[in-house]
Amino acid sequence: MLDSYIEQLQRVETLGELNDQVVALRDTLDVEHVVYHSVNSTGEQYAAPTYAPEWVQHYLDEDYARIDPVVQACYRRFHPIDWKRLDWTNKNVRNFHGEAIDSGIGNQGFSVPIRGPSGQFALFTVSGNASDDKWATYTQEHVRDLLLVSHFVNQKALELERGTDQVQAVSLSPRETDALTMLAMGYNRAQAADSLLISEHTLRVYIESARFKLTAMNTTHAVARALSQGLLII
Amino acid sequence: MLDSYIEQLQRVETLGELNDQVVALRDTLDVEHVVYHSVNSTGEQYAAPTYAPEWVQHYLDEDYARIDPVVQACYRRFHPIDWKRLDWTNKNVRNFHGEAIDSGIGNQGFSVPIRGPSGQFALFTVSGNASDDKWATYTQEHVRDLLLVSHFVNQKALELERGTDQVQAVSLSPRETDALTMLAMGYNRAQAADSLLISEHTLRVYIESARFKLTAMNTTHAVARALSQGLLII
DNA sequence: CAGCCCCTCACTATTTCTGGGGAGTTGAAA
DNA sequence: TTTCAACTCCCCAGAAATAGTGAGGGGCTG
Repeated sequence: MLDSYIEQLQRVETLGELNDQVVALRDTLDVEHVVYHSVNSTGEQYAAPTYAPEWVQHYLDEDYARIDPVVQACYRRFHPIDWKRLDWTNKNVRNFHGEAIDSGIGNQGFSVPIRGPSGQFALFTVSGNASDDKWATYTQEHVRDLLLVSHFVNQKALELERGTDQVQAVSLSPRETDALTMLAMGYNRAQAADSLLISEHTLRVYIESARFKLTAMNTTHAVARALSQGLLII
Repeated sequence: MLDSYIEQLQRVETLGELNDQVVALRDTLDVEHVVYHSVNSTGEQYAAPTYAPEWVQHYLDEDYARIDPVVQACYRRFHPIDWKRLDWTNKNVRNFHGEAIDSGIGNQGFSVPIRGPSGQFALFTVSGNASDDKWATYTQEHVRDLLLVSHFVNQKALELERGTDQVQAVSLSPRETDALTMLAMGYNRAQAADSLLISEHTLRVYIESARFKLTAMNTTHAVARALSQGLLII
């Protein structure tokens, strides 16, 4: 069943079709909502066709990704997580949670973090209404299916978005990488130059050219971009 | 078969056991070599128990990850890749390839990129000797198995390495997060303060306190730490 | 209700970074 | 063989960040 779904997914050619496929997943996976949510650096992309449009808009307007415990937790985790295991005690979060429930997203949820090249980050979520026991059983039985589906949905989304699942990453030269790495480790220019056994002037040239390549406005920005594109190993 | 393997994997409690399980995979997956290769932030971690130890050492000594087309391609891709589809024409690469073949890694290979929190990056590879046709059939039939196995092996590795698959982070206040986020987006202090509708003085206080919490030596360092702890979503 | 953290604002001297220049060598690719 | 990218070094003036210390109000929590 899931196999044939994935076959079908592979043949999708537009974002609209992908949306339809995500809707179709609702039946395949036997849940109430299926959401693909790419928290991208360039721009947010949502495929939450089964949520109320008002809720999605409200979520975006309020920039709820910043407080949503699901997003926060998935950002720090490798493995999928059940919403029950998150901390909803904070006041803002409780408020958010209340609104979410009111919008009919369901009392149970399960989210899969997905990461791609250049710091791409997305969530694949299923949610619905069920007892804790039933939900626990369901998730336990379907983790692998959800992992696979999330992978292929994300791959398709990437493919449709940029024509391929491969990114043309900015390539920094070894020395540029070294320079930014030192700065990311907290060294100032003098210390960094010392560590790399070059003059501070030279170091500056690397920082400048890295900044240029990364179209960064300043050093901090350059380091941030390099980090979030996975260019630095610190 | 794979299901029971994954069950077994979940019970692994030491890196040695994990190594054994990776070896066991060779039979489960019916290939010659199985490699888990984490290009980690803190340090490289290898589980290549079926490769010749000399080759592994040589690879590390020569820092071959820098030119290995498999690593490079996986770094830019989301989906697994067959080694055949890579570009081996570069002079250094051809040399590297020759050495690899001589070390008995096999003429065919298939690698799965895996990404985790904080820029963690790993490869899960199977390789062996087969005709192009057979290998193509094999990989096509086993992509999903390989995806799942790579996920669970990596999860286990993360768990064993740091006790959990979750990055535990210091908690920044909302305003501190805002401040660092603005800086990470390339704004200077004046612009950031403007955006947040506070005085530059106030902004500085946030940056300072965030710097203290993150035990960072300067702003760039603070932003870097916050980013790599998944505190900022930009 | 006291303690703690968060939010907001202020001053000053010193250090560091930025953004313009320019120039020579090496090694690899076209 | 030329071309190009990477690596190395240098100057300077103006802009920005840092370290130090300060204060007052708001809100949650034990």
